[in-house]
This record gives sequence, structure tokens and C-alpha cells, in this order.
Amino acid sequence: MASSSHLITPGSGGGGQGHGDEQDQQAPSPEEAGAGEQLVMPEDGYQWKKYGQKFIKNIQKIRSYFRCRDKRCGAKKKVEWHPGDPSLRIVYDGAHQHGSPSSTGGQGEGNGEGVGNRYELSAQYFGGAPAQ
DNA sequence: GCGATTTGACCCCCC
DNA sequence: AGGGGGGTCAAATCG
Repeated sequence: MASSSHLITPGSGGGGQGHGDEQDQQAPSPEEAGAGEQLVMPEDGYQWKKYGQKFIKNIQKIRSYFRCRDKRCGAKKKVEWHPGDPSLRIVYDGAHQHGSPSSTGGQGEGNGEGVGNRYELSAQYFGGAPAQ
């Protein structure tokens, strides 16, 4: 990853680990595409750290794995969505052990609302351009 | 300097 | 008991 930050490789799919296949991407810097319809993750008030993303070939959907920022908290969150579809399926695992979140953002307390969401899922796989 | 995010590979569980 | 697939960790990079 030398040029940009968010670029997904279609090679990672299901457990069938990688099979020799490398593509050279030497694009000057064709990024910053004005995506109009980005999917945002519904903020539940807790801060999550993404620790993995994989394409589940079983259902042909992309699954993202999020974990609670707190180590004492064994809460985990999984986000599943189909490529080219705005529907998101959020699955929670475990429960939070620390008190309630300080409102939107977990840390930006005084912040009643506004920009609580930040994960642009669709932009992660198709660069914001739905093929189907 | 820290925190977050991303990607590849490895591990573990389930069937 | 083994394999496949899903799940997790770790390293690197960017802000």
C-alpha cells in the first residue's frame, strides 16, 4: 500500500487463502472520487475498532469485524452488506461491561449529534461505485 | 507519539 | 479425524 489508503483486493474471499495472484497498481493518484451515495455505519454510541474484513462467499456478502475500544469489554460487532446494496446487517456479539456511552461518539460527549458515523463501507469495496 | 485503519496470513472451530 | 471456511492477530501506514 503505497499510494492510497482504502483499496480492497478481490482476492481475499472466504477461507480459501490467497492463491498466487498479484496485480501491480501503479496509478499516479486517481482517488478522491466524489462519491454521492456512501453507506455509513449506524453509530450506537460506542467506539469500535475495525480488526478485520472479509468477503463471505457462502452468502456472497462482505463482512466487517469491529471490537469495542475497551479491553474489559468483550463486546464485538459484525457488519454485513452486499456489494452494491445499501442494506447493512449489523450483528452484535457479547455485551459492554463499562457504563453507558457518553452519547454519540462515546467520547465526543457534548456532541448531541451531527457526524457520528464515519465508516464508509461501500466506498471500501467498490471505491464508491456500485457495479450492480 | 499515539490511535486508527488496512491487508495478509494463520488459527481455530464446526461439519 | 480431516478439511473448509470463518475468525482473529499482527505489522505497516496514515492522520
